[in-house]
Formats: sequence, C-alpha cells, structure tokens
Amino acid sequence: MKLHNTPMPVLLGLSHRLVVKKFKQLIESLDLELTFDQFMVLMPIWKQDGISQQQIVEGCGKDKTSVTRIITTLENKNYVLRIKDLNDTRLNHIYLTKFGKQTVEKVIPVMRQTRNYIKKDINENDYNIARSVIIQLIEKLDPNNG
Amino acid sequence: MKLHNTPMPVLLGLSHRLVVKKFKQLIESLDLELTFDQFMVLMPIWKQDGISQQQIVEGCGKDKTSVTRIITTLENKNYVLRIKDLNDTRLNHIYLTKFGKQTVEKVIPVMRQTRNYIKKDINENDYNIARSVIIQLIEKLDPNNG
DNA sequence: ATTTAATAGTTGTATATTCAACTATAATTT
DNA sequence: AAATTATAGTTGAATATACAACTATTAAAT
Repeated sequence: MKLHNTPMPVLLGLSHRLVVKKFKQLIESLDLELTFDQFMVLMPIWKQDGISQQQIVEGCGKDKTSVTRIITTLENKNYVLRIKDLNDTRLNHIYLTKFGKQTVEKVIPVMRQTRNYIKKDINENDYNIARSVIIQLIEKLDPNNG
Repeated sequence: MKLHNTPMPVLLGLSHRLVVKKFKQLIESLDLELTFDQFMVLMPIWKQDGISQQQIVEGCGKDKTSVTRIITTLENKNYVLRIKDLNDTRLNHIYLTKFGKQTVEKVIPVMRQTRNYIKKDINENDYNIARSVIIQLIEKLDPNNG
C-alpha cells in the first residue's frame, strides 16, 4: 500500500488500528481478558475512583453509548462496580474492584512499553508536531473542544 | 477533555472518529445511503474498475474481512458487482455499477471539501510533518510495510 | 409553583472490526 | 505426479461504534 498519496482520514484510521493491534499483541502475553477499548475506559476510573460515566466519556474520548456498554462488560467481568449517586440518582459512580485495580496496574507498564516502541526511531520534535497537529484537528472538529 | 497529556493512541482514535463524523455530516446533505467506510471501499474500485478484493484491501487500509462484508453491503445496495475470475477462480473482480459510479462522483467533491476544511488553519509544514510521522508509525507497525 | 429545558444514562438497530477457523484454488516442492 | 504451501475469499462469534429515541431526574425559566 503506497501511503504518500493516502488521504489523512485513511491514515488516521489505519494508524489507529495498527496501534491498537500492537497493544493487543503485547497485552496477550499477560493472559488478561481485556481489550484495548476496555482498558481505555478503565484508565480514567483508575485515575479517579468513583468517577461518573460522563466524566469517563470526557476522559477516554469515546461516545457515551460505547462507555455505557463497555462498563456493562467490565461489570460482568468483575473489573468495576456501578453505583447510583444518592443525591442525584441520574448519576452513576464507577469504582474499580480489587481485581480491576490489579489488572489495570498490570497493563500500565505494557501501555508505556507500547508508547515507547511507537516513539522510538521517530524524531522527537516531529513527533511533538504531529501530536499538536492531531490535537488541532480534534479541537477543530469536536464541538466540545472548539 | 484536556488533550495535551493524552496518549497518542487515544488521539489517533479520537481524531479518526471526529474526521469520519465530519465527513458524515457533509455527506448527509447529499441524501445518499452511504457510510464513510463504504466510500473508502468504493474509492479504489472507482480508481481501478475490476480490481480484486485483495487489491482493495491494500488500497483502503481495511482488513480483508471488513472488505468482504462491506462489498456484500455495496452489492446489496447495487453500487458494485462481484464477478469471479475465469482463469483463477479464487479471485473476485469488483466492478462499479452506473449507479455506483454516479454516487462516488457525487461524493468526491465532498471528500475534497472535508480535507480542505481539515487542513485549513493548520500550518502546512506542520501538517506535512504530521502526515509523515503517521506514515512512519504505520510502516513501523504494519508487517506488510516494514 | 408549574412548565420547560438540560443532563445522565440506557436501549434498539445498523454497521464495522477483529480473530480464528474454514473452503477452494493455484503455485511450489520434492 | 503427489504432497505441501500459499493465496483469495468467506463465515461465526465477540466486541465496538454511531445515531436516534427513550426514561428518569434535576435545574432553570416564566
């Protein structure tokens, strides 16, 4: 596949898919029942235990529908608990179980490893420019960011 | 959502989703029964009528499973025809119908418009660096490209 | 205070993606 | 020539995504 004439949207999709694939290969060696997307949802919960689903949406960049369903999956796998707020019953608080916490903490070094692997051999300055361009794209396209 | 500490894989996923969303909004005004991913598969067929599915895989950066299924959808919508090669019957040739051709040619300007919208306000040199970094990522991660 | 609007989350439906296993055919190897 | 391997494409199952419509609850407006 010749990439140099490939439109940006295709490049973004392709690179995302390949990064996810790489991550999966690495996570496989840990023998965990966890997908990349499930991990993406676990991260904000790990960072802030008891976080609401809406806050998770903001923290992982997924649609609220996806977050709802992934949390259901995570609940069934015993990684998290979903508890209604007593004052505002629209709101759910999501907590990591002990098992969930252990799992996240096994994965984090793998995540870091993946990121280092990705960055290696790429000029650091160019890499930062690429990040900033992608962030500009997001801010431009996301109604919540611009 | 604060983006500056967000890991690259998340940024790639988020940007891709938003670009696709933008494209959809624009395509909506054309009143076509066509998704972004279906268009991504149609493009290489439009460029080379009678192309094989394997070549489409290389041309659109999708998995062969996805391509198989999207082509089935496109066939049902009467955008393309799937015809077995007479010499090598493993192989399918995919042809655009008249309707498929008309549809692609309606969408192409919208695609270009989307790309221009995306690029606008972003420093051209930075944009090119971002492209090249993403291409480096892909080449590094894709077994077929490195 | 009652109506209206906003927010948090869920569900249905259609689509897309991935992995693994599979069929069928063609090309290579010995 | 027969056995092996590679290639092209399909299918099943599990997961993820998007949109719209929905419920329930809280906040704001009049």
